Amino acid sequence: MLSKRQLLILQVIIDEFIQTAQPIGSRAISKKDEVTFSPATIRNEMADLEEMGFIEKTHSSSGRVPSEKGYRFYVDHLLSPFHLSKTEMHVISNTFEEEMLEFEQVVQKSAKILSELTNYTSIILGPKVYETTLKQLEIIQLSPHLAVAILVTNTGHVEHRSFSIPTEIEPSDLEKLVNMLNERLKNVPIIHLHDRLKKELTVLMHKYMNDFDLAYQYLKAALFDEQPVQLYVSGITNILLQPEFKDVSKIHSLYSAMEQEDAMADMLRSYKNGIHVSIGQENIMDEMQDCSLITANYSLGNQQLGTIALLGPTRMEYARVISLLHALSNRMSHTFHSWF
Amino acid sequence: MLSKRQLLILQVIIDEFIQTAQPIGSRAISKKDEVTFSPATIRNEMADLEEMGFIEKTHSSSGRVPSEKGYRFYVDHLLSPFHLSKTEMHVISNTFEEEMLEFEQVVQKSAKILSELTNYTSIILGPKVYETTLKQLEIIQLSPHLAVAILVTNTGHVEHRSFSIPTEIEPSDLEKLVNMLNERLKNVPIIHLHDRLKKELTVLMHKYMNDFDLAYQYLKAALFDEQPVQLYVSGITNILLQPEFKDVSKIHSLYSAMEQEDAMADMLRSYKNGIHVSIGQENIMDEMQDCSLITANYSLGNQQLGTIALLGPTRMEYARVISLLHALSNRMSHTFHSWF
DNA sequence: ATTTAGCACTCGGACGATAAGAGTGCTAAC
DNA sequence: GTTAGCACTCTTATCGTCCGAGTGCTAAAT
Repeated sequence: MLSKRQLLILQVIIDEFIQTAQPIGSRAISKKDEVTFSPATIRNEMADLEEMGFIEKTHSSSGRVPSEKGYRFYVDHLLSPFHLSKTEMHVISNTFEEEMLEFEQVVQKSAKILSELTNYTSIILGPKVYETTLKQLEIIQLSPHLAVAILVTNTGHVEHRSFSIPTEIEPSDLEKLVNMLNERLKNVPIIHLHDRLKKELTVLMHKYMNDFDLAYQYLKAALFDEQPVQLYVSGITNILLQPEFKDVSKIHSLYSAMEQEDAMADMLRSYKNGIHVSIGQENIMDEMQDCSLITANYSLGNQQLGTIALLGPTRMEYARVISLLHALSNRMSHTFHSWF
Repeated sequence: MLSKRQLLILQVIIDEFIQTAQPIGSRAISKKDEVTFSPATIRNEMADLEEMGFIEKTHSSSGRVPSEKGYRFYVDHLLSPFHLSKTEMHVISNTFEEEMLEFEQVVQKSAKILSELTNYTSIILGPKVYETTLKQLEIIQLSPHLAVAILVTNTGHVEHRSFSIPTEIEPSDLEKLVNMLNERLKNVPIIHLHDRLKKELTVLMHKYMNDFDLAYQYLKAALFDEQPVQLYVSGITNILLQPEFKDVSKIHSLYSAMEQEDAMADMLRSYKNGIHVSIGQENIMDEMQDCSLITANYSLGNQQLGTIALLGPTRMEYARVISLLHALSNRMSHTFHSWF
């Protein structure tokens, strides 16, 4: 167990290191107002803290630097509640007071705010559409053999996909098909759409259309194949400003990782229910071992829609970032809620 | 005027420097098979080439490095026609043999091919929709006060935008409006859509709708306000592999510039008709003064749709990149042509 | 029994000297 | 006109030295 004095010293070391990125020595600690004891005492305590693994030396006679275990302890036990500044609250409020009517717009702006306020990199996983319901289906023929299928959800989300019309299918059939599907599939949750589509088609199509299987295959492809993940990244260049990334090879490996959108999306999806902090090696992705990732979720009612995250060095302003993510995810959820 | 020998030496210097990124000395040049004269002779010629500004020293006793003027001359006069390797042609062919039905898909894959084959960063300006014509307009009501407007062009391009329905407008009016607009605006070029919309509305709306101005304002906003530019960037991390970018501050300024999507798009738009090479200071954007940008256009018939570009260090494989851009822009144009 | 002052010790970073190597320009010979 | 030879220049790497920041330990002070 850590003594009160050790807690204080650990806190000072981490707070200070987060600001300066420089190893902290006993003398510097003793100069802090809240610290009343001498450098020698502090050195003794630091030796203990090091033995327990909370802090490290960069070389045998250097000041101390927080270890990952130290950050973990700091995040779990030492975070003082952080109050956002007036400016920060204003930036958020002003942005959300503009009229926004689309998910994408809200998400994009949120990413921007986050990266601008923190100088870290923000990553937001766009809302998944699978909990929404079908509002309307359209198939618009562009040329004899080309058509575009459009799917609109109750949330105003629009997906579209071009597909080639098999020669066996008549344009008039196509129209009939769409009308029937709209009648029968309206308000069906998108997540059930695939099954329902198959079912409805089985029951109905034989009499109207020559080639059921083909129509099904094409519609299925048009509507359900590999919807691209939506990842909104803002402020990637902020990483370059951090002194821990003065090494180009580190930048390269991190940026390469971020180019893998699918892996990133999977990772973000895995963080559910509230705020998560992954420090250094705790991160799932190897390339992020020098970083911390803080995530929060935004939702519509009880349904979690997506994840917002901030990526920075392990030496991160945890308190402020957590408050910001909290405020912003609430604000996003609130906005979405107000639409329905 | 440059002598034959000077041309040869200049060519060897640039070719070699493009490979190695190291200053080239007289001895290295003399070892090349095509060079038959001694280092001393070469040194004399190099002194002349330097005086004329085609090459430079990095310090008083270093080998020579091409100047921007040197690269310019090289690109204008010394480029030997470059034949793409079998592998390169295969990569392109294989990609384009997959069924692709949407502009976006073609453009995205092209960007990927380019960056992968060259190890530079590819930037593609998505096709502008303004030369296409309206295929269909849809307005789908989501809730009493919210609707989404969808615009489909003859090329299968889909734009959509949510908007709030002014309380003065009845849902039935909305439907009438869409029907009428579809009747009257079908096949109108998108570029004229705005004017035509205004005209048609002026003539027709008064009798059907209470509030013409309001409807017009909303529709206009829904359909024409700030369509986001579409910029497809691939292989940004490739830049990090270039030895000229071992300095983080250079990376930062370049990446920051690339985050300005609007400025980038404007720049790319300004290159029309064939292949353009901007070397170092010739670049419009200050942040690209250490880079070269090579652009080509892709088209549909006679209509140029967009620009594909490669960004790399001034020490770029110009011949190969130009051939690749040529091949790829043709291939893209061809694919688009085959759709219509 | 803590806490602190004092002190020897360690290590990194900055500085300077030195040596090696690559490359040049110039001169004189071919 | 071309080339060999050579003195000179500049970069880079390596090594020794010095300084300062910071530590750990011991002994004195509280």
